[in-house]
Amino acid sequence: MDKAYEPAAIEQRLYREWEASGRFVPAAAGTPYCIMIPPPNVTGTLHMGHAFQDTIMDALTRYHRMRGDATLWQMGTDHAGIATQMVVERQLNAAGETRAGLGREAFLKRVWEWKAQSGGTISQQLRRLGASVDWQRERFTMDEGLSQSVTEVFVRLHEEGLIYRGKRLVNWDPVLLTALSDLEVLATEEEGHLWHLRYPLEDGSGHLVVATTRPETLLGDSAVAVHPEDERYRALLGKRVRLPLTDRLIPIIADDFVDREFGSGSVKITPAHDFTDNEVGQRHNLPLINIFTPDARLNENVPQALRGLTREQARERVLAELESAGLIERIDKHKLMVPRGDRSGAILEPLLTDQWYVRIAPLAEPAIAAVKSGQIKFVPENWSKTYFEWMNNIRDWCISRQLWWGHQIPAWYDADGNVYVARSEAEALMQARRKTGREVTLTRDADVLDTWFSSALWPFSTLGWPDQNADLARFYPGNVLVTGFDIIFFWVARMIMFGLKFMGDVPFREVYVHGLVRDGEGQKMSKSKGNVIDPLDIVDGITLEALLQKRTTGLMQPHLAPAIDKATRKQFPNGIEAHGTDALRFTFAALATQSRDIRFELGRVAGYRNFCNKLWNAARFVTMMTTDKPVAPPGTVSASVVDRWILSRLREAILATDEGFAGYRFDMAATALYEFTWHEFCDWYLELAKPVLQGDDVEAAAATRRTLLTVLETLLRALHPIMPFITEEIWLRIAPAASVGGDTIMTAPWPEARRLRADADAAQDVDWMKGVILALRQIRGEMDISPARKLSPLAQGATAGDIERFTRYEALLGRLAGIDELRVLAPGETPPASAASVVGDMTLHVPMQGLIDPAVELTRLKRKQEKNQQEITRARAKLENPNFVNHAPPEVVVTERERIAQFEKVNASLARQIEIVQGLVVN
RNA sequence: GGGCGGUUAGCUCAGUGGUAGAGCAUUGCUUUCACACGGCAAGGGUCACAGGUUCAAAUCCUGUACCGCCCACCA
Repeated sequence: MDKAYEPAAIEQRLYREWEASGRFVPAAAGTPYCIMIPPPNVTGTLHMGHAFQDTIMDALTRYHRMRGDATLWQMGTDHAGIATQMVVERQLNAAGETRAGLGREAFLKRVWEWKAQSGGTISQQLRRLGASVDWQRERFTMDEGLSQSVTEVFVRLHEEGLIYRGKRLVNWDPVLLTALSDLEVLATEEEGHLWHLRYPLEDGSGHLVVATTRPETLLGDSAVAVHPEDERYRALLGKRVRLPLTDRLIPIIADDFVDREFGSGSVKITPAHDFTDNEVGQRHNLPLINIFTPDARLNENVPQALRGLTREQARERVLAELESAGLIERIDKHKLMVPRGDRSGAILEPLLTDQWYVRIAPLAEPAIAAVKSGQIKFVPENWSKTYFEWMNNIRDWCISRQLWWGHQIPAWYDADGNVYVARSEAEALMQARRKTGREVTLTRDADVLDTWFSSALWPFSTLGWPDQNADLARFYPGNVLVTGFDIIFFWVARMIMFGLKFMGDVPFREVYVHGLVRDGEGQKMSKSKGNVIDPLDIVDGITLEALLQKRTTGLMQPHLAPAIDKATRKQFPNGIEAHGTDALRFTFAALATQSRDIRFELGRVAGYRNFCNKLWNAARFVTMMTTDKPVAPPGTVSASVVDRWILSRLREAILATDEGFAGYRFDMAATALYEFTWHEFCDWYLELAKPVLQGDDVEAAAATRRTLLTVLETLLRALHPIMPFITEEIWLRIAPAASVGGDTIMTAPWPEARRLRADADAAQDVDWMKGVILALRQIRGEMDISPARKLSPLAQGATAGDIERFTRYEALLGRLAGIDELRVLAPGETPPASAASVVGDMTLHVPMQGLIDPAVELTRLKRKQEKNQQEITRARAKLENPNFVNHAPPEVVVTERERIAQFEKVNASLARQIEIVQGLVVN
């Protein structure tokens, strides 16, 4: 074995072997365990969020696979309608072409080409992470089977009246020229103005002042509203105002939605361009005057001179005209929420259009019940509140998009505008024939469905639905959905609704909601912030030059490049070192707390890379110690206390790991394994094993070799779900020596804690040993005694038990504490001038003999005494409080009494020593 | 406006009634035959603040401050 762990040398080789030998395919037998991957964008690349999420899903999958479950981690990719279309369109534009110029068919061909070209990236990246997905079942939301599912769902929902077409106000993106759902609207707080405008009264008796943030929409006003009980305006009710810039007279109406305190207390009503106003308009039967074209320019419904102006130009012109007519009363600065498209960033315009909607309330009801009843459990549980909050106020879902890339809506129109929703054009024609009694020509609806529509079907469409097949029966419902809280509404809620509707059962039993990966400063990682880290660059390493190149090219805002360049140079002056996949994965596991924000710091990965190296070297040591040497046969019951202790500790580590996996506390599983590996197995067990391995007792050495192999082999299996590569590499080397069969650790059984024995007695002995060793090490460390220098300590006040243990563990203590010879003082015998430390009932003395500076020892003792005294004071106060003694559980009181007794013993010893050493210092 | 989080060592975070923890960073010693990506030792915290409940509060309750996220029709 190499001296240092070299991940690059093994990872890809092992993965290829796993994949080639079909290790990711679900076992024929076993309890089904299924996780559906949140499908990444087919043309996308792996980012930190994916890497984090996929690590967790893979760890769960590997854990269950080792436990004998028939695991299916279903892989697939998403067509990501708007995102993908935008990318291809940008490429076209860069090449001087346009989507419109190309036409629908040719454009779609380009998108498919782009998919073919870049579609493999994310899959290759997933492989680098060690993801044990079943590649043979990989699906794509727009492949034939899934498209069929989409059509089937659409048709069935339409038949039930749960999908309808309607002309309503929608969130319209004037740049992308498509409708969006409410969820795709980002409300951003922006600085704006509140203009107080004068609307002249029809009778010439003055004017009414309205306050607005969007003066340009005045052109579409069809009323002015005031609160019915507002005394200021009561006399005006029923009168009309003359709308400036137009010749229209519009009524002054009363509606109690108006806030009297805000602005002027009087609101202009624009039913065609504002959601609230639209509702008011419906209540009062106001006409809708649409003043915008799809790209948000003024249309033919405004005065000739203004037509064709953009919203911005329109605002300027309207304000200028009002100003010159003396109709602006006041302009206030005002913060307002501006709705922007989550993809384009464009300010959205509420626009009256024909769209398809899902009538969602009937679907939401059982979905709410499923979570309430515990059929689906959110982890952490608190997220169910967020879910309920949204589900209880859910609104119909606009599912049509005016895009080309996506599932085209299965609806056809005849010349008279009749609509036929069908599984195919042939079926639509039949419907048309039946309805009209003649042959008609049909035109298919040009729109496509919201990407999330197909995503909602993911848990069953991937398994072949609407075919009722064995896979569907076996793997639906899945066990857990692993996802970020940002898509609870977009995706989780919709899968639950559609799963219940079409499968009659929930799509998964648990939803594990993890936090979002951010950079070290807690900032969201984004290209424009220049703080993106490619997970594979952490795995493989990257030079500063290449990193700068990645971060500063292809920016939407190229002017940010210099700042990004500078920040990157500062943060990574030498680029990023290679850490290997396992270190990255372990980091993600350790970061998987219940927190919403996961701050990612490279230092953490470096720490876990060191951990890999530690494990590697421990294995190297075990190999060297066991190769070509006698090893006790497997199943030998080791007589060694130390052996029984480490096996007992291993048991506890595995229990903690099991608990971590069961409760989605991967941080705790990772910590338990780290702690055991480094601080129990390496720091103590290997050190305690050395004297035995090198000692004269051949049988004891053989038994210890067996334990070394057993613990390491078991530990590797316990670590495997989180760190698949290094564990496999080591396991393949040592499994035969450990008398374990199998060609891969992947399908080796998960270690069962119940097969390991808890041994409290062994733990007591080892704790005693540690106490003695630590006490002497402390003196050595603080007194700056060279590690090479052996000590000859004296034990004062040793009990019979202590003496017996000194004899039994002489060799171990000698090696680990650097003891030359230890002597037990007779009762009453006075030790020479020494540094001292209390262990249990006895005090260990290290004679000064010119080694120890009394002044330094005095300082050390006094510091100890002070700390000890604090504890005594606190414990005494407790015990002197009768309420504590009377009310606290008896065992707590007993513990407290024992503590204080121990402290006082230590204190007495310290006081004695201080007196002695004090004398030496004075002289 | 409504809802949900967070505030613990220099940094990043666990801990959720009974002796304040980890990793990284810091300091000293150490190149000893698994590992310097190492070993040994040390320093470092009135657990945001104020009340309350309790024998006992970082932990439970109430309030305050600051930070953050989500939802929402104050134009």
